Amino acid sequence: MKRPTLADVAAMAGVSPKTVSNVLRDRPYAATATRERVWEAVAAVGYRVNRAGRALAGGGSGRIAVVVPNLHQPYYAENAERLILALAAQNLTSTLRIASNADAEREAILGATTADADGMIVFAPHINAELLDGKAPNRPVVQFGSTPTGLLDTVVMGEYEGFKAVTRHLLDTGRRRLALVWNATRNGRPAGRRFEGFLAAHEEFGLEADPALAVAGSDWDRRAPGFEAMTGLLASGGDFDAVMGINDAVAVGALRALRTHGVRVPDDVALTGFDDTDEAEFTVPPLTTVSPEHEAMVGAAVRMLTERLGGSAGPPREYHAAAHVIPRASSGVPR
Amino acid sequence: MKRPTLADVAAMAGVSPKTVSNVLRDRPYAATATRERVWEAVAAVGYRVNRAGRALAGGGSGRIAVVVPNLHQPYYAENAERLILALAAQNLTSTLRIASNADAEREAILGATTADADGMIVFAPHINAELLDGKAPNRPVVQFGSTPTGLLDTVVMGEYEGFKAVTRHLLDTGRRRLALVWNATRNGRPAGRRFEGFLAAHEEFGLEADPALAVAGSDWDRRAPGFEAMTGLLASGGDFDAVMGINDAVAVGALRALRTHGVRVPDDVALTGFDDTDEAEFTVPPLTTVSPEHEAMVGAAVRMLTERLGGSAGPPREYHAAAHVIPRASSGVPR
DNA sequence: CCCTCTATTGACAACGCTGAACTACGTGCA
DNA sequence: TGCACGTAGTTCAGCGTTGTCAATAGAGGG
Repeated sequence: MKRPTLADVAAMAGVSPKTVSNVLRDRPYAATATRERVWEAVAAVGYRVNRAGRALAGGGSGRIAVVVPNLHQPYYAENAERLILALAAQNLTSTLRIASNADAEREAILGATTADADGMIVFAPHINAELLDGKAPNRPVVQFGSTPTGLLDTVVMGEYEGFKAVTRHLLDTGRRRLALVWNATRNGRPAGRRFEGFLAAHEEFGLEADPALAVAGSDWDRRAPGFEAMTGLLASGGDFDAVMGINDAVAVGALRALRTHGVRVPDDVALTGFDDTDEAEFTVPPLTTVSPEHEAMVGAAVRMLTERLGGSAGPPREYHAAAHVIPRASSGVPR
Repeated sequence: MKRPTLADVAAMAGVSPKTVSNVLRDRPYAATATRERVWEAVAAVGYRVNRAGRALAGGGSGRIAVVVPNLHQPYYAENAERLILALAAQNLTSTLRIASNADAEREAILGATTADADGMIVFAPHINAELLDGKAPNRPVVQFGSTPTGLLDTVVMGEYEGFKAVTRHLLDTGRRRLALVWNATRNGRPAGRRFEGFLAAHEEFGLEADPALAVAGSDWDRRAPGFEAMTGLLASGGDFDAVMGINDAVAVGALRALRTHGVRVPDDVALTGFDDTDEAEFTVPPLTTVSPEHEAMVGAAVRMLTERLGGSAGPPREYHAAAHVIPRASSGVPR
């Protein structure tokens, strides 16, 4: 009735427990015939490794912590799912941890609470070198989608290229006065790589962006801030023929504000998002967005992590993902 | 530089490791003065328990497996988040596991893969007594939102009451021919507790439901099936003045189909969902839905689980949650 | 003042696994 | 023939914690 142990398998196969361990871990030094006998014994007794024992003995827990700000935001939920499945395919179990502010992110990455994981993949929007006191944790950590700190392996999203491309898409289709529903601002102006892409596209067209058309929501993690910011812009009577959400969630909030005020999409204004979340396909009208090539990003994150777990050393690496526009009706040409 | 152990704390406090363990676990038999000294030592050396060691020695891993069919569906993502946060508040870590079909559910509940968790909370739509071979797993498992099997503690959603209430809501506001966008059918008719609630509401009004207005999507886990099923119903030329989605996701898909065909919501037809997911508030128009009282359900699940972990024995219990309608514009009275 | 009882604490042996170090047995080659 | 070496496998000692049970001390009873 008790769960079988390595010793049970060893007895059955007529070898030492250590040999069984070696076979299971795919260590060298084990004759083919022995391997087969061991695997048969494993199957016969229905052995499953006891992670606690292995972890205690130093063999690693086989557990990866996935840290996200939340799960109610489709962007995080969908990527958490992709990561969990990709990790499971590598026989790695996922511990999900929610860190919704800078302190929690710091604690998750450096603190001991998450110490029973072999490594982590973190969505940490607030992360930077100072937050980490300039020191890297003593186990593999991959940051996903955030700005590289120079301390950790990083999967970088194609924010600049992606936002530039979708801006160009709007300019290409004749839109000229593009409003932004943004999150952070610096010196009263939108900030970040996406905004740089926005400016670059304008430059290519020999146009100048109107800073008065940029409004910042209190947050970019939910739909409500997008709704509120858009409502504010409408109330201020700005003149625009397109609205660009910094991400899909904000765009969905903005869409509702536009409709509430009787503004037609795409006839009166075009609307775009960013992230290619599931919901973008089912808004009315369907939302034009930017795909950050999720699968490539997830694949890179897992690859980087497993390489580090395998002992690969060296300075932090960066994987730069591409991004491409997914045109849908929300940015269609007016009838 | 090494992580401090129980022995370090013990040395610092001048007691045996076992005493430290007793204090940490809040066992009786420990003098107040000793307790204080131990806690001071814990703080002084920055001790954090090593879960692997504790698990090996039989003290439990402090880890709960949360099993969901997926995370791209807001219903699961939002509830997973609530559960993870509620568990974290009890000092329990969450392992997230994705089981998207009956076999995977079975394996997750009975199999040894998830064996390194002290207990589990499972969203297992396909679960039933046969699937479990009539036997309960040897550790606490709470099923969440699915039909009770009689084998496990269960948090039961107010499906009957909730669907009856929202049906009544439509009948109250003058709608008479209610279409259903459903999932499962049995003998060519919609099946399940929600459908029973639907029939009961009709009965109260002395009306008869028209089975021709029920269409089944291939799935209820995504928006696309709702879109397809609705498109089919529209093509068949059915006569209806309201559409009820079996859940929000399906309703969102149906909404897009309705708009695509130029049907106005709520002027031509009313639309309702079920689950009270975040997105329902931000569709255009906002979606009338049913709140299953998530917080109460999550609270009950965690309470049941921790009680079992605390050693509480006895037959499987059931917690029946309430449900109430959240009226929004999608079911408003036509202008 | 001795004995018993209770409160408090400690000693010890696991729990299941792996790293390090070591043995045994050919093989190839000088 | 002797030796170094590579292959195959073993022995042993923990990893950090807890359950079991023994040990100690002080309090209360007779």
